[in-house]
Amino acid sequence: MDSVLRPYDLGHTQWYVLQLLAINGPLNQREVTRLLEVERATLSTITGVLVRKGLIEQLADDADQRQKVLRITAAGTDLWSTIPDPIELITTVAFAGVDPTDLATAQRVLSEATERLVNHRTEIK
Amino acid sequence: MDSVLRPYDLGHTQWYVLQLLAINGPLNQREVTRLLEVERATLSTITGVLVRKGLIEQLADDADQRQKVLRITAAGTDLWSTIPDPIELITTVAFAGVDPTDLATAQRVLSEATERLVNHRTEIK
DNA sequence: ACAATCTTGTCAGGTGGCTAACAATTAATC
DNA sequence: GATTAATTGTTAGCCACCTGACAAGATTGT
Repeated sequence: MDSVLRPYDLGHTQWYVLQLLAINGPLNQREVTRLLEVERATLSTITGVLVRKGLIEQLADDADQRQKVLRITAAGTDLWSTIPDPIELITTVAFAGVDPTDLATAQRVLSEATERLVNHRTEIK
Repeated sequence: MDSVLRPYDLGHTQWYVLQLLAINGPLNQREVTRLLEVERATLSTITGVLVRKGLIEQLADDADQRQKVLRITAAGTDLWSTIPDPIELITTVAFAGVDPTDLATAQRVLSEATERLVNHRTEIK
């Protein structure tokens, strides 16, 4: 994934943020952390990088002075339109010719496993 | 995994290195990078941390002066014996009660997928 | 034997993840 | 209405991963 993105000088999480803003429109950082499941601090550094590169803007929210709204810039949409979808690419390579039933089984096993792990974590907290 | 290891002040890769040295005995760094599939540079910083903590030693190899042999110290084996196996813990939580056939299918699908991805990477190189 | 090449480990610099602590602002409570 | 709580984003400090460049030592070619 990173190797696909490297020519564009983007890390994979930077790509995810760009995707969100390109498709869903402006969002405040709190929303983005919820959707991408990363910590506020992590997103803070990533937005810093994207702002520095001029791909997104960070605007104050009038309703709540604590919050900042992220919006993709013209340069950002430009870049976005030229980048191939790395997820698409990976899944086609990885799962080409796999029996659909087996693939479904694998997905079920894994999603159940993650669910159990999440439950376990919240329990012991 | 990291949450299990945090009380012992160990990162997960530090744990893997310790495991290797505790079970397989002394190894040079090249071997460790091969077995753990990490870059030389990555291992270099990790061995630095473990040496600083006094858990492993870094000795010059007489046969080849470039190489350095890693060996677990007494303090290292001590710590090792007190740490619970985080992998064991995770797999039992994650896959408890899963149908063995389904689990086998999932494993097969995933190992084939990684194989395809590895092949793809070496092809385009 | 000597030069060119390969290998091993380290360092510098970058990405991305976390926790903990902080300032600013908003929401709750009394 | 004033004090206390909670929320939002930033910063600092850590771990782990990578690439690229380097020095030192080992191999290979001629």
